[in-house]
Amino acid sequence: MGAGVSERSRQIVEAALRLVEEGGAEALTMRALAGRLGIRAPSLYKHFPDKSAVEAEVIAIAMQDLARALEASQGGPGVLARAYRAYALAHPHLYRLMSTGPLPRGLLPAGLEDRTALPLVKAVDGDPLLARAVWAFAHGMVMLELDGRFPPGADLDGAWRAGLAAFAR
Amino acid sequence: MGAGVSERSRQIVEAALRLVEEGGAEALTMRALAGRLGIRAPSLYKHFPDKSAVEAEVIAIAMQDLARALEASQGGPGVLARAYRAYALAHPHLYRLMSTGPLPRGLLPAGLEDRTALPLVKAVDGDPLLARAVWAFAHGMVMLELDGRFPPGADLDGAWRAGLAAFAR
DNA sequence: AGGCTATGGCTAACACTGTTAGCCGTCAAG
DNA sequence: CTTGACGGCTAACAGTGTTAGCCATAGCCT
Repeated sequence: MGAGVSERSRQIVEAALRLVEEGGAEALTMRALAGRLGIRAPSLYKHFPDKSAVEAEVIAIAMQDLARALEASQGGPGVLARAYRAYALAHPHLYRLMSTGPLPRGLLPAGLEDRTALPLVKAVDGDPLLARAVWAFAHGMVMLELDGRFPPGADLDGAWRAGLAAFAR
Repeated sequence: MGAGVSERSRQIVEAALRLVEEGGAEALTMRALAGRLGIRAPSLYKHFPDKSAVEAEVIAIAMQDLARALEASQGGPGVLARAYRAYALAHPHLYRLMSTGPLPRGLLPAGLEDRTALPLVKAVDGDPLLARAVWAFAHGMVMLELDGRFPPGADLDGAWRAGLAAFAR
């Protein structure tokens, strides 16, 4: 029943992840998803209660990947920021999906959110206010870049440097 | 024809703006919009080529409002940031609509984007790199707050202060 | 072996979305 | 007076998430 851990469930989530990665959240369609597995859309509901449950699984995987990338980049906020931006640019659609709109906290593995945040908190010596400020800066830079909001040809590396310099005191 | 400036067009855009303000972007439906004006959805296409054209008009109005709010708050980056956050919290759906996804630049009044950005550039003494960094910080803070991404009970005022202190050098 | 149930497919259908085609009344202008 | 633009309308299409209900298979229990 439900969102079990059956083999089929994993296949569905993996296909969903690939759909999002290739065509963004709007490409994740129940019919397209079913098509990838050679079945029809209604059959998906034998494995997941609704589309948001599948999305939540994709988000969970993306957050784990990001957490791993950040954990592998221990060091100053500078290295961390570079890893953060690199992940977002390498997986723009996944980053957008996982960091836009309200988090389906109830459908996510416990502790995953904290785990993703931990490297940054450590990098600013445990100051939660500063950690949130740096996080907001990085998230804002990434979203504005992904959305093409900066003027064409803007020096984004420079903006990152300016911001990180400010936070480095 | 097209997206003229007829009285009817203005009524449509105003109704669309109210729909977004009350129920978010997903509440802006061609049928719901038409319903507000006592007509049927297809009739809207006599005034606008498609839905995105209506959205663009709404975005233009929102950006003008935001620009006005920022221009009225000349002073240090602190006052400006307060005004920025205040606008976003007062009109969360409009802020989201206007600052998420790619900008329909071709459908927006010329110079509007620059006008909105100008107060911030002035506040940081014309340093474009720093201006973009501060903008990213403010945008990130606002989006994370609107999306409920911060831990419940987090000291957001404190995070704003920490960030602004860092940028104040 | 015989029967039960769970599993996981299927088709048909519903309500909703944006959008198009084509019809028609009103009204101003040549 | 006729013509044409304007601005409504209904019907319809393709695509969305989702539900109801049917059916074949496979495993288990008596």
